[in-house]
Amino acid sequence: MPDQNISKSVIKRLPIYLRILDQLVRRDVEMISSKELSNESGFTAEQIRKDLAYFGAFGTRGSGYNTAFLREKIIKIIGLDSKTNTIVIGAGNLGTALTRYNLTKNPYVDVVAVFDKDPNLISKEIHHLKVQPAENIPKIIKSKGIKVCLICIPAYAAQEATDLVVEHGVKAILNFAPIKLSVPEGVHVHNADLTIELQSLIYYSSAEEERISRLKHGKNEDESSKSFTRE
Amino acid sequence: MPDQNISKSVIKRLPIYLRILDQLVRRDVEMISSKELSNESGFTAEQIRKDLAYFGAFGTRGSGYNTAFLREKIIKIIGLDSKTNTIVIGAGNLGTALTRYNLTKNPYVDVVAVFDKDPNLISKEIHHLKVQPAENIPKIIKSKGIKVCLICIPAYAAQEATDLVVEHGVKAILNFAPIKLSVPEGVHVHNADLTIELQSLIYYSSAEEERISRLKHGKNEDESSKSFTRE
DNA sequence: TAGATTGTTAATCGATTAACAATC
DNA sequence: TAGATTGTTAATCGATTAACAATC
Repeated sequence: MPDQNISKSVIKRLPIYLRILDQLVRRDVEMISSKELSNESGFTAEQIRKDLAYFGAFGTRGSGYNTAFLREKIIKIIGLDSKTNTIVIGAGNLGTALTRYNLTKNPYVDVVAVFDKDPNLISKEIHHLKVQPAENIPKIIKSKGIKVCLICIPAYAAQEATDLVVEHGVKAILNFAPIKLSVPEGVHVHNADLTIELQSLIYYSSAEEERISRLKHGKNEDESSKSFTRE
Repeated sequence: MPDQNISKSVIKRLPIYLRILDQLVRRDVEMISSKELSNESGFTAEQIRKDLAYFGAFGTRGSGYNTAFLREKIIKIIGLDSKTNTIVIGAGNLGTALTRYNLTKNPYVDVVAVFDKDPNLISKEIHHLKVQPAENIPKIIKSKGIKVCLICIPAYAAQEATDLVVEHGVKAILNFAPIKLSVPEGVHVHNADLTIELQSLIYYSSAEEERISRLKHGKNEDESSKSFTRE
């Protein structure tokens, strides 16, 4: 049991627990129960306890979790105990926004360089960083020990950029380009394609049951009104 | 069987199928098998067939799916057959980037207004839109029939903005603020908290097995090196 | 008709939820 | 000690995968 593979769903919840613990520590709340964490996070208390138990026994029966202690543990689990250097590939609207956003707001991550192929963007200042030409990518990955990178360029250029950064040692990519990136075993990609998110929301924004029902049964009024009353 | 509730995971895959079909139609590819769709999307052929089968029988046994036909069907299923009007709350870095991005790139969605509370941002031009004061939100929601909205403001202001837009009829929210929004039944929220995405990636960016193992077993070298060989 | 590929049912897998003994 | 809450095992639920009959 020491090292079963911990599922992606568990890992995705850890930063949410951390965010809540950050706030609690700041507000000088010393202890928190899984029940209360449930209220804050929207996950069930059982799920929270189980998630944490994958990594150790961090609580105290009868009284809950010490916020500062649990926070430290989660920071170590995720690997945020030293600042992570990242680079942003693409200095367009999104790349610029993300660079500014992370530089100012995130205590755990540092954007140390921004790159673009477009000569017009080179040397443009974003926060305190000058946009660099794509040729510098390998050099910077090496010198700054980059393991994580954000890809904010158009789909047609994204695979090439991916191959380049992976070749030079990047292990994790946050991909904003609308394309499925191919990466070798051991390299992780999270897709943050905002178009996909937005479109799947649109599904829920109107009376979907009615729409789908109509699609399946044609204009048959009986059928569609019947199913519309369900759920 | 007419209207079982279709799971969120299925709905999230639909826009990805659509994106691939958009490309195929553009490239004049007429037919595609679930096997080929699998190659393009990274999902299994079985899953793709099953996903589509929730909504109807769109393929032809022996030859696969007609790309243009399937594309039209998926557009109807998601509800993209008429352009969806959306608004962006928050004209900071991210709100600005998303407004520009959607205005230019997305054929299915239209950002029709951007709002901010900051007087310094009011009237700032983003693409061809002038940033409007938050007071105008109800008016615009009503006049443009807004059902979907993007929230790009700091966490402390996000719940208030949510309550306001929901009160005036918004049914789906893409939330970029690092907070769990409370919404009434029937309103859908997708969280696109980029910090969370980035942090969970960091977990995978280093030799996580080793790290976790050390955390659980202390500095016991035997244990940690043993488990490190696994996986 | 033979080969290919869908649509659908059954089997498996994994994740969530429930239950409860351990223990502060 | 009694009450509370964890950590963990067992039960349930849902989603994915496998298998295959239907059919182009």
